[in-house]
Amino acid sequence: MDTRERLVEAMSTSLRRRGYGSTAMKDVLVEADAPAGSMYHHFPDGKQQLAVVAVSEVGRSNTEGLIATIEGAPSVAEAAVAFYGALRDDMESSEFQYGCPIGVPTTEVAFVLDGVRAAGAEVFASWVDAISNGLVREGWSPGDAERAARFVVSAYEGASTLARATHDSSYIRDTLTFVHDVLSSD
Amino acid sequence: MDTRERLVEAMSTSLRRRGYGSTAMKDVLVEADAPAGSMYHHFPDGKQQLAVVAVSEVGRSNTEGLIATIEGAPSVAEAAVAFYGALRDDMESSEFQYGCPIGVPTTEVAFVLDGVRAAGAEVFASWVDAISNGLVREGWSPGDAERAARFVVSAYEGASTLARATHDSSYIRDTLTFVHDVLSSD
DNA sequence: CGGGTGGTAGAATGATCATTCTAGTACATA
DNA sequence: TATGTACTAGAATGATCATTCTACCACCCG
Repeated sequence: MDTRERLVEAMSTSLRRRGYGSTAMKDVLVEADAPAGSMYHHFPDGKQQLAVVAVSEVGRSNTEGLIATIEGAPSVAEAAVAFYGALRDDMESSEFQYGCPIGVPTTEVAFVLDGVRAAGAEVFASWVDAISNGLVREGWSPGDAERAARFVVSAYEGASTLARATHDSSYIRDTLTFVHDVLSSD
Repeated sequence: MDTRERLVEAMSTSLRRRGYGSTAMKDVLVEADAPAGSMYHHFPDGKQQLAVVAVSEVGRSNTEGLIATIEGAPSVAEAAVAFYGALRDDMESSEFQYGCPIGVPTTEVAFVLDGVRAAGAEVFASWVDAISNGLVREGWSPGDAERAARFVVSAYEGASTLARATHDSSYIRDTLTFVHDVLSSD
């Protein structure tokens, strides 16, 4: 893994844990085992740019994973069981340390760093598309599919937020129940 | 409004917009029109303590509002229409500047400032209780009511997150549709 | 060989920020 | 009036932080 990749990964995991404001570049550099000079060589606009890239790149890879999950599952409803389940496992095994690598930084700085907000918005839109496309393939109308997909992504982010805040993964389990019902209903 | 109140309010609105890390005490003090000395008189532990108090107090007042909405509505489903609608109005009229005064800071510093996380968790639990109690009054079993309430609060926070990130309030509208269906189903 | 490019290194810098300190004011109660 | 308490005032402080700067290395192309 080269320096650039290590920087992006270190920034992303720090964003999931500490958010943007509490992420110290010093720590990111130590974690990535890179000197400041390298960082500003790859990302001339510094911390902000690295954060935007971290949200975009990790987001893109999550989107690809989501698409694969949907295509590999018998139905979108079953895919939802899989990705909500993965969220729950992540939360529990990390003792609620890690939030969503997109949702945490995006929520925090939405008003302050528009680049980060826009990067997050694009990732969320890709997730909605992936789910919506899956539903259309199951025979849903495009409009219904998109509305349901927006709901599924909203509920996912909220369940992640609540579980991490309360240290209680039943928010994820209970939310999944209703999401699954909606996705099985048509 | 006395100095203490002004400090709490200024901190809360800054948390909704900029999160904890990007909130500068200097700005809070200017906004509250209070000198630093007053702030450390009322809140000896400084910024952290003020943030915890802001989350708790604003949360308590929101919980009271939620209870009143539920008691004043013909059903919990109709109450949901009201408080999701209020969220949407808030988002649109502020041009997506303001996030949830509980959700934004709690998500951001959940891992870093446990006091803020715990304060947020308590508020979320009160919201779940309020909704759950409403459903029990409509004849739901306590278990079903609590599970549904956890879902409703998760979906609410997620819809708020997505709408603010994307500058698109249809996440709130579409999420409400499904929440309303669930609450009307029994 | 020579020189240019892409990247590494980490100490120095300067700005920003929460907090502290010293000095007060207002207003009680005795 | 005296004395203590609650609070206001804001300049000074010291730590922290992102960023910059100068030097250096490795490698390729002429």
